[in-house]
Amino acid sequence: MGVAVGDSCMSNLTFEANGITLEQVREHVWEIPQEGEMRVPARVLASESLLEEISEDKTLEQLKNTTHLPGITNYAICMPDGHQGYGFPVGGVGAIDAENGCISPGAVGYDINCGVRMMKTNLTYDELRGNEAELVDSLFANVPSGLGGGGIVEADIDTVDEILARGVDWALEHGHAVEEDLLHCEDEGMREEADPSKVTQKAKDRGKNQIGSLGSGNHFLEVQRVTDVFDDEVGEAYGLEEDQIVVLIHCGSRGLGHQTCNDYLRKIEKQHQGLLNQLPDKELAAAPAGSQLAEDYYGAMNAAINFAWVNRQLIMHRTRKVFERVFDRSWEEMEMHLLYDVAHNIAKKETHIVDGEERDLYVHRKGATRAFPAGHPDVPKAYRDVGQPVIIPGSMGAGNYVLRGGEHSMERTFGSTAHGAGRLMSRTQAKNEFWGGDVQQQLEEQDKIYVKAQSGATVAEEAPGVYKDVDEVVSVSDDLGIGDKVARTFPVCNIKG
DNA sequence: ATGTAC
Repeated sequence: MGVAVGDSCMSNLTFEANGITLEQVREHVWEIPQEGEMRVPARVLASESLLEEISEDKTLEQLKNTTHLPGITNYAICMPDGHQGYGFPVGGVGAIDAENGCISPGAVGYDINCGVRMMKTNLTYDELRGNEAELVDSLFANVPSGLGGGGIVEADIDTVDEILARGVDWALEHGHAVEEDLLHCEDEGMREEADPSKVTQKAKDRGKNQIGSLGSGNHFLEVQRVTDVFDDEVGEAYGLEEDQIVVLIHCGSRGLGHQTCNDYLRKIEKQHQGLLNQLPDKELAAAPAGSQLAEDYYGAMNAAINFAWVNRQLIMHRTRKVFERVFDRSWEEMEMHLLYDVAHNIAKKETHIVDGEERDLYVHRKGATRAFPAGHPDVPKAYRDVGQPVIIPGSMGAGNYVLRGGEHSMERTFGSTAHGAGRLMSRTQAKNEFWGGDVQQQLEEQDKIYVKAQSGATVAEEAPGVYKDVDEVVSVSDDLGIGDKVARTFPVCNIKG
């Protein structure tokens, strides 16, 4: 348990937990000063109560460890929703020199391009009321979910290769997308650096029958209603208004991404032991920039990114068909347009200004969202004047946020913000505290939220009570000017693995 | 997150 100590002067405030001391730099910014083998300081962006929660697992220790990675720039960052992960915290951002540094699979995460996309509709909550049960059943019946195989598309290895190389462009050619879907996705749904030949046969085999499937764990498809629009101008640019129905899809690259992460961790551990021995945790295994394995992993990771985008695209397009049947109207009539798709687990070569100089960095965002501000050339044209949409799922009982990239994101967080509410307890602990059936019943009776899942255990693991307060996470982002509040949504129907 | 374990 951490304890904040200090006098009334804010600049002297410190926070101590597990032998790690953080100094408050300003409100919501805490720093672990550089010492020993640390190459740079580390920063936690959090309110005091979120920092208390963050300090209860190994997050701070892991964050400190990441500052040992060669080429890490300015400081390692932990977002307000941070928690312990494999080697590198979930909610972590590490910007690492792409010429003299390294790339680390653990700093991307096992679920490569786990992310979310939001699709709009022109339906109102009043129009939907009474149809919740039919809608949730129909979504559950038509969108594959749960562990193991079974997707919207079954592919052979050649088709998997095409998906890995072309991303959503493949979906467009095969009738699972329309042109505008590409324009509203990060990188237009395709990473050109993808190299399918660097993805192992085993990973492709795992992926070929999972194309268009939610998976399990915290992945879900949720029908939501917009309850608040905080910024009218940006809300209008995004096409969001109160009482509107939207759909949020949260999933990743399934077994293919998981296998890819695993394959490269093992290869890197073997081939780059020298670097591994310099690091405080084997889970941070990294390939030196410029090495063959760094290039290979980058090509394979980008291919897995494309796979995840196709996955979300197929699920979204299938959702349009489900709405067509339930509401007896065409999806075009219901204006079911993609707002945006954001990646939560990714490393990308980006150019950032560091000490007045342009630098090429591998920006590792693991459980963190790109949040580019207005005017940035990588923000799609439709949103260039207001900033990139950032989509932050909370828990299935709390609601979700749409933010826009804030004007301080480039200088403070390498263009990043938080990605969700963040877990408060382990899955095992969650199952001891909650029973899936109770959670489901309570959500329906008290909040009119219709949940349908493959397994009651998953509902328990994802109970609203196992998550941090998403409102507080978002208020830290908003306060720091890295991601500004635009709208809030509340669940109506939720399907999950 | 994940053919819920190497």
